[in-house]
Amino acid sequence: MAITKPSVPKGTRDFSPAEMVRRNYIFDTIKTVFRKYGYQEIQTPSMENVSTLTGKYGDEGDKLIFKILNSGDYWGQVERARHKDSSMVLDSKKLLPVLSEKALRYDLTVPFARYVVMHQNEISFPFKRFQIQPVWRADRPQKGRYREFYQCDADVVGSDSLLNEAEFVMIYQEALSILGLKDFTIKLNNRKILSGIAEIIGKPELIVDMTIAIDKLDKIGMGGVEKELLERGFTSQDIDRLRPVIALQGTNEEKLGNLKEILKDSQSGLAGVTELEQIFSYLSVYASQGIAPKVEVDITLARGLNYYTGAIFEVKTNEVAMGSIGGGGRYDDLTGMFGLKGLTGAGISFGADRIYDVLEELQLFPQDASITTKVLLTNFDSEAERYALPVLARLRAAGIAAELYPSSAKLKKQMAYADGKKIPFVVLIGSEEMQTAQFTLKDMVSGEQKKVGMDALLTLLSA
RNA sequence: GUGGUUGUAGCUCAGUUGGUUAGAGCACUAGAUUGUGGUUCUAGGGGUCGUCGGUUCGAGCCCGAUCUUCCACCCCA
Repeated sequence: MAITKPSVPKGTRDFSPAEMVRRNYIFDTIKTVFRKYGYQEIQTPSMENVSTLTGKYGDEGDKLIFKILNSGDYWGQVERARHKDSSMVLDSKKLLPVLSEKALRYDLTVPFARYVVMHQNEISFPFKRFQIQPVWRADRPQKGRYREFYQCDADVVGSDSLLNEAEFVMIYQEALSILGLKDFTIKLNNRKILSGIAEIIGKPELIVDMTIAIDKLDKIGMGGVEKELLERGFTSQDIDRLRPVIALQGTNEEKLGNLKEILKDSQSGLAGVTELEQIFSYLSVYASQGIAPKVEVDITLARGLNYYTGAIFEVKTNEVAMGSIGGGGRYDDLTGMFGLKGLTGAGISFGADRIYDVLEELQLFPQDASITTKVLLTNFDSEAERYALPVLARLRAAGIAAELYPSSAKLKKQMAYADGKKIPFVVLIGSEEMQTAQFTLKDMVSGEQKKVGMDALLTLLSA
């Protein structure tokens, strides 16, 4: 076999030990918070049937799904399909179901919906689940955007209470604070407010175009938004009515008050405002317990998939230029597409890879997170090796991460190994130590060493 | 998918208008030091210059394609 230059596919990465320590720190933190709020973990397969995924993310989304080529004689399958229907046109769209019946999951929400429908008889509702797994998108990579990345999702199905939304805010607040982020904003909007706005300007059918345009306010400014609105079928009269709504300023109370006025003729718009008020009302009770999440009503927030029907969340860090580090919302009928009607759901997602990049840039990873092995036992010769083995076992039994150097290499090499792996302690075991049953314990940071017995060794290393 | 950008040692990068045998720092290995790492000194290994093709007497350098990197757009975590 020819030697090939090693490489990984575009947009994918290896995670080396130091990175995994940090990644797990993020995952563990998020998991702990999820569990604390009553969410249970599940996993679903990396691949789903193509039919499960297609049509759930819009046309753009469908293009970004990684399809898996069928095994075996896939071309023969094409030939047979054409034999059956000689009028079959060989274009990509027709060929796809013949060539590929599996695809890599694109997000965690749709597989979760499939899971809920398949397991509905085992699940007691409301069902709160979290899921931390990679997802794949055939997007073009750029800053903070990968083709394989991890999502950390928490969703609840079967409960329409806005308490869930309030708890999502708290989960964001708590997890990101523990991770050391100081300045981030949890943005909140409601799909019903957006449709209310589209209603009052008389273009309810253009709600998607409207939201896509105003979502870009941050980036392209009011002028850019107006230009895009014109391109998307709005008149300048429409824009005149829209402008004050988009430009709403002030506190959340003021914004909601203004929206109530603006949306007074839209039933759904008012419902959206009421929902947000209810969420804030729940949050104010939490806040009285000392945790005050920074939440901001932002009606330009239109993020997200077509299936959001109520609240919409997005989290942005203000400390680093980075896209959103989390998002979510409520979807009233997610499982409907799999035949289970009337089940409402709501969920949020943390973008772990982006959070990693943010923590890295802000140097917020804990220093000791890189320590893996706590102590290395040196290996002088076969006699010392045998002597060290029970010591090793006792250290490990005491819960101390310990290793014995696996061969009697030069001490210099063993020390260099400990140094390279940032092992903070080395225990030297030579003839003298074996005779006196006193180990030489070296602190690799200070360089000091002292003689200690087994019990003292355990005590010192347990600290 | 559109536009731009990048690729030379394990890593970060030099490399003149195209001209002999492609360099540096760091890292790595060995020795100085037979019971001591992180500092120092000495020596050493390591490159099909992303890949394929073209122009040329001659290509790391010029041209084309392709892959990759990063950036913007679309969209999104």
